[in-house]
Amino acid sequence: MSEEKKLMLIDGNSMLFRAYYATAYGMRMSTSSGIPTNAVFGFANMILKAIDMVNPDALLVAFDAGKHTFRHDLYAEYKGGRKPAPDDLVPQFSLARDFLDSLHIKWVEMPDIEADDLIGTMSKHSEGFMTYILTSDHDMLQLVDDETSVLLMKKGLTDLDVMDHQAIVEQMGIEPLQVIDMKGLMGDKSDNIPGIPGIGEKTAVKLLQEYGSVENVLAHEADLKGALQKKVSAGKESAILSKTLATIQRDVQLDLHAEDCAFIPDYASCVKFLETLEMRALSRRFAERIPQKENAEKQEEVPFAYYTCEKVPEALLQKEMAIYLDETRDSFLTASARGFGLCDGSSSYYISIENAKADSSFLAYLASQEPHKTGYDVKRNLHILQREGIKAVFHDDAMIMASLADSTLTSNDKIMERFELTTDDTYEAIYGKPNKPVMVIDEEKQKIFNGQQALNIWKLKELAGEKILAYGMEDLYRNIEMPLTEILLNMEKEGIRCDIGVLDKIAKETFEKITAEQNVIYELSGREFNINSPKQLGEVLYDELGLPSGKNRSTSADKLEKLKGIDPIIDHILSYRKWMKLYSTYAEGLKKYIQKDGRIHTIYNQAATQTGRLSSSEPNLQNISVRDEDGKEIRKAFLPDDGCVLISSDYHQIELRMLAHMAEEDSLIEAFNSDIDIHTKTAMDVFGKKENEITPEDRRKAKTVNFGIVYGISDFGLAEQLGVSRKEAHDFIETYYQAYPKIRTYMQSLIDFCKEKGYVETLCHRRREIPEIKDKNHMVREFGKRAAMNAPIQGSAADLIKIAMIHIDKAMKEANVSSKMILQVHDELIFNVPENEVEQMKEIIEKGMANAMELKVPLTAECAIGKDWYEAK
DNA sequence: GTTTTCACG
DNA sequence: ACGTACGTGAAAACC
Repeated sequence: MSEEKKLMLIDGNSMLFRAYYATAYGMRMSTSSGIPTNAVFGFANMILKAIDMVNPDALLVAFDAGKHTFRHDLYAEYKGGRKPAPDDLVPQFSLARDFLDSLHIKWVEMPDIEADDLIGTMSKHSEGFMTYILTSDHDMLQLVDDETSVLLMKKGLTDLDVMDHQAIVEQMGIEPLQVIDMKGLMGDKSDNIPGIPGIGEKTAVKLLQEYGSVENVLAHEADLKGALQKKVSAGKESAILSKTLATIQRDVQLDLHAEDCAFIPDYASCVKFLETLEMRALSRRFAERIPQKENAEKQEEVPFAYYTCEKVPEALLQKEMAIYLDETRDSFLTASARGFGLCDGSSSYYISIENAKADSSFLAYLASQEPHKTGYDVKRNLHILQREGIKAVFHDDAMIMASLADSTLTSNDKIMERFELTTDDTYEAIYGKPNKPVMVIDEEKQKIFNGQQALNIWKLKELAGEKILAYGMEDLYRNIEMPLTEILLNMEKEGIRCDIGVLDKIAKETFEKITAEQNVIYELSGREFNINSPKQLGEVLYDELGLPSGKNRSTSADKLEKLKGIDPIIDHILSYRKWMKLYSTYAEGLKKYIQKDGRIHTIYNQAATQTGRLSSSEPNLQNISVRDEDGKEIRKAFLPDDGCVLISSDYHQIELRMLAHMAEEDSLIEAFNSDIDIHTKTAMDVFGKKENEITPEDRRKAKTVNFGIVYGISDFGLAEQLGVSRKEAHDFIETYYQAYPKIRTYMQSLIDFCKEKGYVETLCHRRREIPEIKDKNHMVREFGKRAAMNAPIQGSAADLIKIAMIHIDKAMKEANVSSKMILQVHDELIFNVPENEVEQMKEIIEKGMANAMELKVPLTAECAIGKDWYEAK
């Protein structure tokens, strides 16, 4: 049996009026806040009934735009003319549309065009579909043909007649198209169509059976008898006009086809919607239809199907899909695609990259905005697909959704575990290890694995998406993180020019320093050993040279600093370490990442941190030396393009400003507004001195205190950092809190909030779960408190610069500059700027950064310009 | 694979 | 009694 696809068209206004009058008299339905819902209730019932009857593949509801006027209702109590919709129906017009949206049913309205004309047009352009029109308007019967029937609502809510060609001929004695001639002759009171006065249904049918059409009746006026002839003669013009009025327009400019209206109901979201309207009973009826996936037994009843295909089925290309890119998992620079796993929620398909490239309709699907596609690590996918010459547009990134839903999910494994997603086989079981690929790929396993990955993405989108909505993070996700993905992609593609000659030179010089220090250390210690080994170094320092140590025998720089005066070897070890770091991580390390284009393309990971910051890797360009003068030389290797300069702009004390704003600490806000040096100000308040009495040492201490505050201060930590006693550190903190009392109460409120709710959030509602705050281990709990104090500050600053990046990107596009944003270092943005765009870009950057958020403190950002990154800092 | 160290904000 | 500042990534050593 050939399954013909079915399209259902619903006359929205007609159904709403019907629903309103069918329920208005019987019951008064409204929410507790007084929003009337009776029409929506009836409307939803009718649609449910019609869906069950027809089981459509595609569904569209048409509305009359704006004019909520009365037309074809049998319950109408008016006599001609149009009367406005009743007051308690009006608000339900938009509720009905919201209801359709929640169920994922497409609806349409056009200014000055009536619903019946939209339906007439759609039914004309629906080749390959059987069309069913749901309405209570008899006029619609004119649209009936061999592929089109009308489901005509009778009295009540769900009672309807199926009117096909045969039924019309039998019941009315005329052809469907003659319905308009009927109206021409007999008119329609409820529609204000006059017809010919005195001619009713009986006469009209008789005339049409004899003459066929209004025009032919008028042409044979002379053949008519007596009274009838007089009526017809008097009503000629009215008859012609009436026929015109009754004729449905079927050539509206409507760029919509049945294929665009695929009916894929989302009963779960509809249930949520109905519950907001307090329609409990109805919501239960919809809830029964939610596919049960939690229940494992039921899941087995409807087996999930996996297919391999050479061409993606057309039907699939009408739907939203989760897309898993099967790729080689190399470094993102070399990774290549093997194929795609595709999932529409009920089955999965695997298509090889070769077949995908030959499938033009699939390629078109990938490249189009709609239907929406969900990917996983979209930015990486886009890098790989671009190398394959494939364009793709993803609407959602399940990885980012998951990391927003739960900030502890900073790796693929954690995400899979948290949402209980699995695959039968591991990636390695199918493809082998990266350097040891399997010789023969088991195609059955490959199909299942990639299909399951696609299904996992589908599930992840559903599960994480619910959380994002529930947590109020939709704006953060849709308007910050998703736009940012594209900006980061372009920054990564652009990269930054890097001069290997400079790195070579530094490597050479640094190596000499290392050798020299090494020899001195061997000399001073009396033997040769691996200085890089903390274990061996510890033995030399603490056992052989007898230097005092803490109990863990740490050889870290801050511990060694304290031993500086005791033995000259310490200075040489610190120096050796510095040069070694410079040599291996930076000079030699960075060389490995310079591509054929002479540039370094770092990767920004958008889902790596607990606080919302980005991280940078392969290589990490967010930790290039700057504090140490010798280390800073590395920056001379980072260059602008020819004819360009680098512009670097960073926020000043962004986290302290954020803290002042969020804690609403007036004296701190005032300090920032008056542009005084904030560490000097803190020193004045904490040490009780005047500005001119503050020594550099005082300022340094105050600076450390300020950092401590932002990190979630503890007296022990501050003491450690300042090299003072715990008591002294405690006193500093106490004095600080007395000078800035709102900081104390704000920090306490964060801890209390976190203890109660288990999380804290940023200005943009980015959320960090902190389960540690309830841990029974004291140390872990204390960590939880510090994290609870730090995350909103660090995270809000991260939100801020992300917004700034989006604003600046937009402004650059509008200004059509050829400058590029190329790096982000938490509070700093770096641009490659042609010399003739410098002034223009300075303004765009400074404005974009300063105006990214409206805070109680000014956000100052200063541009520095240079012919390399050293100069621009 | 985990630990230690150190570069950055 | 506990024994730490917040957030990252890379390299080297170690097991």
